[in-house]
Amino acid sequence: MTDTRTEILHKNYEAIHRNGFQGVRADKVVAEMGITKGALYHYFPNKFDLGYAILDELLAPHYLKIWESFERAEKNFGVVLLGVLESYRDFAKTDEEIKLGCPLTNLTQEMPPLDEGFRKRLHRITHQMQLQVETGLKNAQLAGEFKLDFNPTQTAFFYLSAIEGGFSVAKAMQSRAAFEMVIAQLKQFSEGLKV
Amino acid sequence: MTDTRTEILHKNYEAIHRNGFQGVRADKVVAEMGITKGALYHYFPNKFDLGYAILDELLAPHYLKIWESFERAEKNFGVVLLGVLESYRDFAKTDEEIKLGCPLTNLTQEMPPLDEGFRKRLHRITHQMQLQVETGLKNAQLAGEFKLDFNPTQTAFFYLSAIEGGFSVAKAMQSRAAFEMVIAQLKQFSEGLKV
DNA sequence: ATCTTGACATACCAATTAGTATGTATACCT
DNA sequence: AGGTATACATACTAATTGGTATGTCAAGAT
Repeated sequence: MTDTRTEILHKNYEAIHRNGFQGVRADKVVAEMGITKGALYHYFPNKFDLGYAILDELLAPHYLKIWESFERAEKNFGVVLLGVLESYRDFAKTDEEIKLGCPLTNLTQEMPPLDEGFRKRLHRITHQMQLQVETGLKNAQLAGEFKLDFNPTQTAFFYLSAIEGGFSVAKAMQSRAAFEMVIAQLKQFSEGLKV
Repeated sequence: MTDTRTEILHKNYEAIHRNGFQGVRADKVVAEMGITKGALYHYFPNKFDLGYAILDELLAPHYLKIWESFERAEKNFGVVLLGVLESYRDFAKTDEEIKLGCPLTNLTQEMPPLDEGFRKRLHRITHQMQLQVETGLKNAQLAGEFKLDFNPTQTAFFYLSAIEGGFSVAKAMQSRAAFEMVIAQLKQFSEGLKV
């Protein structure tokens, strides 16, 4: 049995993923957990700080781990890149997950105009991911494994956009097939980067 | 001076774009408009039906118009396609617009898990756009202007994903430059489709 | 001239919601 | 043993919010 604070984080993360941050009702989440608001407000001063903790302790580590292997690879960049894309496929393996979309994208649409704390954190996570991809692409170029005729910065943005957009379109279409088409297309695109 | 109903639609559209559907406060919107809730509930039975009207009467026509020219083109598909992408660039010309993101993407993240009416409408709009792109690509292939070695369905999903994702990443980064990189990359990608 | 209908305004309500004030039990320290 | 900090539970509140019931006024129909 995990500790209460961690459980509060996870359950509220799920509620946010399902209803959006504005749609989360603290009362309902604690009721479902079988605890009370006393516990919630014991660990978190308010709803926004709870949201920040979810970003800092759950989402940021999760997303930054995804591209880590590509960024730190020393050879076989092509293989590692395809592996990362494959892991995105696995990430949304159930229909349920496709219908809920990407947690990071969801929050990115909802929160930045409403709250500075969310805005800064979502900016940082996205920026760091972009740097990870960019670094990986540059290393692959330096290693002579990828062509030099593309701009790694631009291409990094393109990867992230296509993937996030893939989640979004798949969510709109309620179709995992749509997401997989985008991943397949990105794999093909990736082949074109190789020397 | 436009009629009240139309004005209610537009003002609430802006409020949704800024705060999300769940974040819209009917009281505030009508107060800013200088009208009262009497007018609002005279024209719309409830908040959700107001949202549906915004989708049906404002968003759907707007988005379906974008790819219309590509779908209906009879020659110079490459030029028309680049024109569409260019129009997306123009669509988000101010920093303000970039920071608010794409209205369709925003709603696609927020509403489908919460409401069936939104889900159906967002599905239909996205599906129709995808068909438009797909049809345009097929026609370009039939006309002998685009290569035959790509799958139009898959590529259509890829276009929509990259564009929607571009809005999303640009919103996260609060940077129009990010969006323009994605558009630039898509233009380059489009060149590769030509025979 | 009166009657109806459409287009709103005013006043009000019931439910919800984030947050607080207070109580209490247990573990730990001295 | 007695004090203290931690980890919650209980009960309550103030504000908000979507929605309603009712009133009013002007324009067109009869």
